Amino acid sequence: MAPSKKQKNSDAVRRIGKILAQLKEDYPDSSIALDYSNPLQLLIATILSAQCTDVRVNKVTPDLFKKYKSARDFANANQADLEQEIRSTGFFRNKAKSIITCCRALVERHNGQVPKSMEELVELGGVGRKTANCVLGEAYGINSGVIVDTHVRRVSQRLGLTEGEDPEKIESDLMQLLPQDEWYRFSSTIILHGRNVCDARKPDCQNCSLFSLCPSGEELMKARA
DNA sequence: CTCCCGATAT
DNA sequence: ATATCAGGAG
Repeated sequence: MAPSKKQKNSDAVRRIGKILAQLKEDYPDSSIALDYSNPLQLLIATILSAQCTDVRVNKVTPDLFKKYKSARDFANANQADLEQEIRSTGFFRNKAKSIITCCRALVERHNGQVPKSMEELVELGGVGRKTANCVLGEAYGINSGVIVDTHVRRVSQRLGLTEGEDPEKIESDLMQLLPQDEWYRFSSTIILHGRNVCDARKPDCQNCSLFSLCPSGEELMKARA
């Protein structure tokens, strides 16, 4: 008989502590790989990182931050110029629009400063929960939620921590499993694990420290062989 | 649900 | 050739 939803949840509750402890041991320095030197730069870099590697983002941001130093600078940017400057990160039209829109809101409503709450951040436009959680956690040390990006989604599903498909559901499942003061730490470490070990195409289950805690381990290993 | 989109690894 | 990369808007 297949395990019920309640059984799966209690199983996740039983394993989450060990999973978090192991992730913290594996990735003691889980700070973000995006290069930035203030909250505004982190916000811009995070917007650029959508469906793009952080390595790629870090190749365009040095010149970008040299040219645009404040929210006002980005708010007044020529959109076509900005598009070309961020072109290599993909989705460049959407991203240029998002950057200009949200920086105009920063200037108009927040005196050019990056606000410190989820509500204010997502109301800027071009900024969703994922980006907001990232900025709040990394720049301000605020645990506003769990970051759900492509890595968190995939690894959490494989680990049996959520049955959800949409990011909101996955986030609320993870928020309930974890103590609030670990939300950001869990997010950043599991993202590193997703990049380094629990790869989308060929997860390295043989060398995974979470193998004994992962209900998908055996299956994934078979699929790979 | 679809669309946006270039760079990279396999 | 194809899947994937610290998503968000319409």
